[in-house]
Amino acid sequence: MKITEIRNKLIEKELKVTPQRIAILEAIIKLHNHPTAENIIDYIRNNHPNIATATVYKVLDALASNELIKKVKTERDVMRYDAVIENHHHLYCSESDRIEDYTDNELNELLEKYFETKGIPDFKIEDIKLQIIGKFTKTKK
Amino acid sequence: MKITEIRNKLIEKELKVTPQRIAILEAIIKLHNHPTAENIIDYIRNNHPNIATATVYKVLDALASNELIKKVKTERDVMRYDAVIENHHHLYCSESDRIEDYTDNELNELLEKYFETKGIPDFKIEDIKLQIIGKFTKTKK
DNA sequence: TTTTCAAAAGAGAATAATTCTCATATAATA
DNA sequence: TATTATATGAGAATTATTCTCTTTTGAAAA
Repeated sequence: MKITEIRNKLIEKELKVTPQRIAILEAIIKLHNHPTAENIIDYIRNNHPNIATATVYKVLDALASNELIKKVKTERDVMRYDAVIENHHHLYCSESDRIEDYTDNELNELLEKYFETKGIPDFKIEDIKLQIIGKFTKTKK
Repeated sequence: MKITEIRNKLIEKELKVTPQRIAILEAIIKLHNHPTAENIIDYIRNNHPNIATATVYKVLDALASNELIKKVKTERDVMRYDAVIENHHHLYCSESDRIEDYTDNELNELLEKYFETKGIPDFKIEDIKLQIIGKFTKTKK
């Protein structure tokens, strides 16, 4: 992902383009395994030693509320961030902190069809996310 | 749920029966909408003004690791607790903190069948939980 | 019933992730 | 380039949760 692309994403959302925002968004894209705020801070401090912690959190909030990234919550403790915005699910390792994205349009259609006919009483569905818990049988590439 | 039942649950898990544990488990069952630790503390302090905060957290951990309650993580911030242990999904309100349980065995079977034939490469599924995000069309009874 | 002792609880300090405050700096627009 | 709303920096503040250490207690055994 080129910096120009990141810049355009920000412009599309009418967010001011700042070096901090570019650095943070770039970091989340590069650090694919759903980094924590701390991972991001560590990463960007290499090239941008002066970005304040509070700025990182503020930028993460801004990016998330403009749907440029997603917040991902784990059973464990801290918030994690995901650059992938297209609809997808998550694979959680039951033994470690590893999280992977899982995209499956066939499944999405199946669920959509299922709830279309069945529905949930007194509830209007907007989005469905699966948390698939289990074990990875290969280590990360 | 009678106190004797709660007591038996603890005994089954070989946990010592203490007034604190009974009070906390009872509180989670009564406060059904997935209380936070704070909700629980507020609730039990009425009848048991001397239960320490640390004790509540310790008891919650003990109950959760013995599968008498579940920890529920929200997109927002704090940990919440659920007395329902049978397999179920969650309905999240996109506008408030409300969370409800959603049990649907037909859906569970559908998912099981789907993944049985399809599978996920390099991943052994242990459990699947749906986070269904949307809006409640009725206020809570 | 009393004794025993591992396990649990109490108290409050400690920790750590996140947020707040507010002065300063900077992007975007005219 | 001047203007202005918006973003950033710095560090203090907040808050949920955990830790430490002492005291208490549940329940098994005598």
